[in-house]
Amino acid sequence: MQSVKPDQGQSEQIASQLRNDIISGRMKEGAPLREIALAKQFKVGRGPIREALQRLSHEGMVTAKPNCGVRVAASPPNSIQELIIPLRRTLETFALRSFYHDLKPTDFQRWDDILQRMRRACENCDYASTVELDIEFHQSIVERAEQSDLLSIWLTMVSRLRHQFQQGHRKYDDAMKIYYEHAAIVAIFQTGDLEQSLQTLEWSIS
Amino acid sequence: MQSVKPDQGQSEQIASQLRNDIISGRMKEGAPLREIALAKQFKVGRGPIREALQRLSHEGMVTAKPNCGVRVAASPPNSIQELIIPLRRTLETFALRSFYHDLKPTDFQRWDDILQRMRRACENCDYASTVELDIEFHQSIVERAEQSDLLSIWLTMVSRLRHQFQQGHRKYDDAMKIYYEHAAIVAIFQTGDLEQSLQTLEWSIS
DNA sequence: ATTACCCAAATTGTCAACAATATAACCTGA
DNA sequence: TCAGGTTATATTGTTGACAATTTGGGTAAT
Repeated sequence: MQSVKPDQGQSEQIASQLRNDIISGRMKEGAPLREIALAKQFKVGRGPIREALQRLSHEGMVTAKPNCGVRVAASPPNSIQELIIPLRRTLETFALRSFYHDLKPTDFQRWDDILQRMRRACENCDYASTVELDIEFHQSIVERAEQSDLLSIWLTMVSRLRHQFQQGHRKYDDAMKIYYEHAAIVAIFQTGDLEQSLQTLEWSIS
Repeated sequence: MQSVKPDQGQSEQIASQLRNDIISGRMKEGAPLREIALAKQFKVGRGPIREALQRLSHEGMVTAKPNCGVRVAASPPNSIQELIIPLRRTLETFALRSFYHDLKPTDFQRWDDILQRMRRACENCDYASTVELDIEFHQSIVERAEQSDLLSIWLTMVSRLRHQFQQGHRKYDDAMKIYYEHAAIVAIFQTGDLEQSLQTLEWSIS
């Protein structure tokens, strides 16, 4: 039957879509997310909606007040960036160190794939895709460590940067700059020089 | 009616109890948490149970496999400590810096209260309470910054240390040591010397 | 004896109805 | 006109029943 979907992650799909709506700015700060409205919109019951909302709440995308519903969370102050940058540097270098001795061709295949898509996005000045690929690249490093705890902590930190993503970060002034930067990172990885790789990765996080 | 409870956080209470059961070691690694059994145990429907379980899953206390249920998560490798210690140092010093210029008598009242209880726990060699108060002290610093994002990130990191709490950490060899250490921290705070306070706090995180 | 297949029991995923609660409009009285 | 209380509505919190999926045992064929 066509209606039989895999459906393992129905709530995750819903959460993902709402995440995009919030990150893209389509939903403004303080906008309410009503369970019934979302249930009708996604053609599901309220159960999966509540799960997705709880997930987003834990990620800090929305704030939930008991018996009152959830709203798009106010953006954290820009000063949070000064905290998250060193945290990310510590975590991502820790992750890279943990599997650097076991780099395989498939790893570089994945990175090359990301780089290819990133190049196209940069060439087309597709800002949204560029941001997403920037995140995907760094996330791929954390995931490669194959320690779910690392990914959980990383996601908790990065999801607080949504405001920096929304309004074009100064980092993305020059369209191609971010592509070259990441291409350089992968090139350093290929040399097998651990210390140099750690430094380059660390420097790229800003 | 006595049955009318405030009930704001029914799922949170359930999650809290399950958390304790896991941290205390009453539930061993890999033990399944069945929704129906828990629902009967807590005398509630499966809805609140699912919410509590999802929360614990996000905290890393349990692992959830789709259509298969949740089990007590395997403890992360001890090496995770080498990551979390520098992360905590960065975050907690960031928090302290943010409100140091605005320290009030009520802040020291709260810390004195914690220290008093910690002293009793140490004197009685009450290991469990000592650990809890150690956490409460550091959490109070993060909370005092009044930025919910900081607390979320901090909780995500600290909840991964459950195994280090379970098996007595070497840090707690000498019963009174931890009390004196924290008393010293508060004493430094009272001098008003920011740099010295940051260093002392940072050094205490190990 | 072993492998493959199938079936049944247990468990999770989902939904619609009901109860409890907060928000907001309205009405009353000074 | 405005303060205080009250009701009405909308929304969340909870429950029990139903659908879909996984798991493990059992059976038959080789």
